[in-house]
Amino acid sequence: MPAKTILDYLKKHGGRPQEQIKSVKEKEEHREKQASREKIVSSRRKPEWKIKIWDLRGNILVIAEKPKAASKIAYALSSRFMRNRWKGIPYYTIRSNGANIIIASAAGHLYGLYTDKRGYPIFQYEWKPLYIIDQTAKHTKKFIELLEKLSRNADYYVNACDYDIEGSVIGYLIIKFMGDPDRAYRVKYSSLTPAELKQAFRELTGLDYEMIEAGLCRHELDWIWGINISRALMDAVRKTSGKRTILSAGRVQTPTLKHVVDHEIERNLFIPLPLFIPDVTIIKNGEKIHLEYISGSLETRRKAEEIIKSIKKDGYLTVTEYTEKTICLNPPPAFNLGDLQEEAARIYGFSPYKTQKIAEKLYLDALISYPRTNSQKLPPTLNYRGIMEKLAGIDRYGSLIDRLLRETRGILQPVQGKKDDPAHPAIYPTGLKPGKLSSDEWKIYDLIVRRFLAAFAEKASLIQQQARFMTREGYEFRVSGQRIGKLGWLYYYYFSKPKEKSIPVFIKGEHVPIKTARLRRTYTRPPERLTKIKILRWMERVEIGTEATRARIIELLFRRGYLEAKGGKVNATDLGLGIIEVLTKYFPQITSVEMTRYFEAKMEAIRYGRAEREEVVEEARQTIVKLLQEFDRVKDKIGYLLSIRLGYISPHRKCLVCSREEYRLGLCYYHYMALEKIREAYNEWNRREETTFEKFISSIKKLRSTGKWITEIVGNDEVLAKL
DNA sequence: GCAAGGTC
Repeated sequence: MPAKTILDYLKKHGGRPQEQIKSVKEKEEHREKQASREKIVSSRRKPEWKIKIWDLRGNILVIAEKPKAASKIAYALSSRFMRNRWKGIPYYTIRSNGANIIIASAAGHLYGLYTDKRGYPIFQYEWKPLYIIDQTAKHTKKFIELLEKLSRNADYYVNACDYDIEGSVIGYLIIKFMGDPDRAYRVKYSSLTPAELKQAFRELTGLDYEMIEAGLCRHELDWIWGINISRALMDAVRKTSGKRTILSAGRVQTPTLKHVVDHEIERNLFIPLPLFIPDVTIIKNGEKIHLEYISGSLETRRKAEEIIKSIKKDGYLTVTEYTEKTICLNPPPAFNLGDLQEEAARIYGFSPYKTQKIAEKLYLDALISYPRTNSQKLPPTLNYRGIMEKLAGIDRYGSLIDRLLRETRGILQPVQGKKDDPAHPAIYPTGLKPGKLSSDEWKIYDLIVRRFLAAFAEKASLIQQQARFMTREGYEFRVSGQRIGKLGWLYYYYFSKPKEKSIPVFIKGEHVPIKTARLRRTYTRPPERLTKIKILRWMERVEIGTEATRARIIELLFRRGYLEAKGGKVNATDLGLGIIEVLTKYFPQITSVEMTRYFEAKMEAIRYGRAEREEVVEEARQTIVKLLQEFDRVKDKIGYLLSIRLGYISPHRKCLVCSREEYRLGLCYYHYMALEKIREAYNEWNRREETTFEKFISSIKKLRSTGKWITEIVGNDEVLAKL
């Protein structure tokens, strides 16, 4: 029989062709197979139905999401597995009476959405191997080839990818293109520990079509929104300027860009307002001590002057309270990726992307557990003592671990954080001795080890002192200090050690002489400048993107020229501002984090049978078509604006202050807004401290915290005359 | 070439 016919037959019926089944035993097995196939079909309606992998006969192909997972599954299922390699890619085989279990893996997504059509609107796409679509995904070719080879002889397939929506899609597409979904099962596990895996493989179900459909839908929605809007933007620029430039928009990147742009606008339009602080120093034990006014600062000069006068009249302050209290500092939980990225940025100034890259390398070297996790919890099944003993073999940690084992008396119970992750635990060191690491790699590894150790250590304590003072007229002041009581976990993770500063002991009722009492003028502060890690933390907070993609998407915004960095601080560029102007007007949906919420709601509806993928995609298609029609009507205008921001053309009428196009009064949109802001701010400034307009202008001109666009306006006499 | 999502 020619191979193709056999393949067709297998696809249709499963198992091997009838004539090849000879022995009675084999015939029985064949019947069993047929029976379990019936069960799969019925399992689509009855998801509670379960089968053990050990009840299957013939060749069973188990597909993991990544090589590491495949290895763990092999270990968990049998102590007598065989490790094989094909073109360098490992796979495992287990023989057990009548069954041949083959465990192989994908490497994340092996397929992606693709179209060969140009232009927009575009809604024709299909799944294609990633190595064909994407030059940087060449490594996926070998994985596909091996899975293809193994699929040919498979009687059954088990999708053993991570138990989440993407895992369901990854496994499904492999089985769909290489095997047969009707002879496929799903295994569901939430950690890769042997005990859990063993149990999970005794509870196979049919394919989880609801999850698969939800996942496919997410891919399609992201594709049609992202590709269509990106193409529309690029086309507008090309039509106006003749230049081909890569522009893009997407469900995650665009709200992230908007967040930075909003922040940029707020900072650039910031006008500092005066604040008045009664600045008081006292003398105690010959030491000069600076006191803080209880409510920080005052808005008006008059009130502040009144307080100063009252203090000076008294000449002393009365101590109303002196307290010393011990604050308990709990150890921090082991890292999830975001926490690691934050600490690496705080301590070493690493970008989130750099930290992630290093963590991924450490993971591939088997030095740490899976880093793309949101979990702050360590699994109770982990052999903590074993890991510690191995870590003790690394020079720099030997004495640290001796101390920890002594302090804990060998009782190793880590603190657990609140955040969890369905597929992976918090990041921990495996204990394997590092080979040659670069100094940056050591820094990340060291953070992970120390944070892991700290999770087992004792609480630390902080002794906080506070003294409160009052004038005769009832104005209150205070001063505080702190020192470390017990070092506890801070010994292991010393990066969190608080600054120590002591104050003398005061006695209630005591009169303390005033050394100086002056009025100090300060100004309100602009919002802090953004950094990459702050952007990433914001993405986490509003729940867009994933552990694997957030840092990457931030870097993408830089590559597109939407953002730029100076000394670690992030700014939106003119192009970034322009993209957000255009998208807010013509595709407002994609600029909001609500789009992710909407996708999630639709995906949930699909998972619970309340919606179908096709109708959800169709609805999005209609929305996008309509928006694109609107866009096309003003395409020239948009192309004009973006081409100016890209520096491809100069505007017909330029802003008096910058190179952007005029909006009103000879100013661009942003400088016009600055003009309006200056008008408003003068009224408030005058309320706080009576002043002339000229004085106000010369003050904000000198202040460094004054926003860029404001400074540009007040620095331009011609424009200033308009006020 | 364009998204977001996996992982090498």
